[in-house]
Amino acid sequence: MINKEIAKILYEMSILLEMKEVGFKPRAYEKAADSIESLAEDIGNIYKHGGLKALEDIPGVGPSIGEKIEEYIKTKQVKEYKKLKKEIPVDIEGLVSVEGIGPKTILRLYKKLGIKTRDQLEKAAAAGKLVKGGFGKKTQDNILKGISFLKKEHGRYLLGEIMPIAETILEKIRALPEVQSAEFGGSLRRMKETVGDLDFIAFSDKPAEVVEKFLKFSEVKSIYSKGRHKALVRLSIDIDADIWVLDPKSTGAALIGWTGDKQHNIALRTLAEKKGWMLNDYGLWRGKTLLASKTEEEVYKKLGMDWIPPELRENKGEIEAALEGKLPQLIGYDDIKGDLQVQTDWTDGRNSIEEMAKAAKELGHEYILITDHTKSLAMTGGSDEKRLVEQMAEIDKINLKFKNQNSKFKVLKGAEVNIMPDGTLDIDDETLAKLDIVGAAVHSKFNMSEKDMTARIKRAMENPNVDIIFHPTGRLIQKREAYKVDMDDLLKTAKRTKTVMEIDAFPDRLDLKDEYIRKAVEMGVKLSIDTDAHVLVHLQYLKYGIGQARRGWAEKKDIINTRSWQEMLKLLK
DNA sequence: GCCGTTTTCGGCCCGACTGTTTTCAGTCG
Repeated sequence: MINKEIAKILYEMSILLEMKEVGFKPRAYEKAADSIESLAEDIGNIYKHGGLKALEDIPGVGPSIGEKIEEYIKTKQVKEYKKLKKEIPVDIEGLVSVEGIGPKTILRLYKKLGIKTRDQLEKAAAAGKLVKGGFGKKTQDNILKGISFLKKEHGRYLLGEIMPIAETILEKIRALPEVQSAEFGGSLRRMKETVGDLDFIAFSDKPAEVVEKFLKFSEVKSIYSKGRHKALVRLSIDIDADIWVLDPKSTGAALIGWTGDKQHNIALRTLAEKKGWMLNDYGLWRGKTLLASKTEEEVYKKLGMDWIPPELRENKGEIEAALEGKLPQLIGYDDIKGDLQVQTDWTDGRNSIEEMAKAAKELGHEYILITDHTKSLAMTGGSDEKRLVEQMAEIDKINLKFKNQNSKFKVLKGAEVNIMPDGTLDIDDETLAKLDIVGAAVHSKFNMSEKDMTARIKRAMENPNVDIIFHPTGRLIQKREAYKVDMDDLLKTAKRTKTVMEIDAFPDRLDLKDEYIRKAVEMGVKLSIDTDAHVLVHLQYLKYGIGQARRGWAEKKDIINTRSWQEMLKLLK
């Protein structure tokens, strides 16, 4: 994947151009960088298959940036970037990551003090050289503070890791007597797989008091800035959080402004402007006349479109769809009826089958599928054929217990069968045929070529016993890259063989990821959403998988486990 | 440099907060 490398170059070019006060180009480069960074497909592949023309189909990429991408693919460099960099040879990424430092400050630091790197900046600031160089004392202190925070910085956090803390804080805000309502904003509300900071938005007639009380929360470690309506703080778990408090009358407009990503908001505001109106965080306006502001629905409707679910607000076609009334009916957070990937103490899970089943029932599920590992995954004590048969008998007993208690809860028999490097499975077909549902997954030899890995998984899909491919790309967010596969080819094969692709809801997997989910949905491939639970509490991860499914435009009908188990089984091979 | 529900040329989102060049530019989201 060279997407990141290219995005970085384009992003740095946008900053270099901004330093030179070039008009409008910086935004164009930034937009292209953003767009490329969020592509699921390798941009090298896009170029290989469709050439320059395909590159120009990427939003924000036109002839000029297209050529630069082509140049990078062919020569591993971009001449114009090199030229700009020669003029201002500074470590942009390192400097711009310091809170409060932008293009203009970088330029001043370089011209006045010759500072090129974050290290040099830290040394200069610590020695008081910034003040001597014409900067203010406070600026110098803030830079030092910013750098010391960066050293402890974790970067982005996993959605599932941060959500419980965010929910606690949101509840505390909602409980304040001055607060009428409060919501998440930003990537948190969009359920993005990782979040960089936490955004809270509250509505109150007494904003300054709410801000003051928020600043006193035990979770707040230090304060970067505070005003009458806004504050930016560092939490004790070393993540930044924003709060914004305003008049309840602006609820809809403010939530829209604080939920959509930058590109979604720009698109909406541009659309308003085309109608001769103006959209800001307080409302939709014609001159000084307020047209809409109270609810999100009202504002979107006035703009001529349907309400857009938060998860879609990233300007990836949702605005066009909303204008045409063609948004998908997204799967809801309560639509899943059973969990299809659950490990137990028969292998590497912590709890028994019965404990897992009871916990799932408590959560309102109608069924679970038990999917312990199989024998070639030795470190988990994976089951062989004999042990699988024993486990099936155990499940029969548990189901009988439920029946005797007048419960309709059902434990289904399954396994997470290992796909060997050649694409065969480590359990014989005769045993697999006895299971209700078979999940298959890759757990070894991740570094095969794209061609071999694709062939390996396709061969597993061709097996008439294999119903679901678990965590289809094997990635661990921020830990391990996905193994290389031709996703188009896999999805085509899944469609033809009626194999289901899993959306694994475990916080560091979320695999398939959102872009691939959208592709699968477009191709009519069926999906399942499972937690991959190894302990009782993991069963609650389902919502993160549903969030990704929604980000991938999936509807209830696309997800097999939104059905009763009887209906679901009919859909399978 | 990109883009099109007024446009293939002429536009390009909007506002809060901070520090300080002290009347506003820079940064952030």
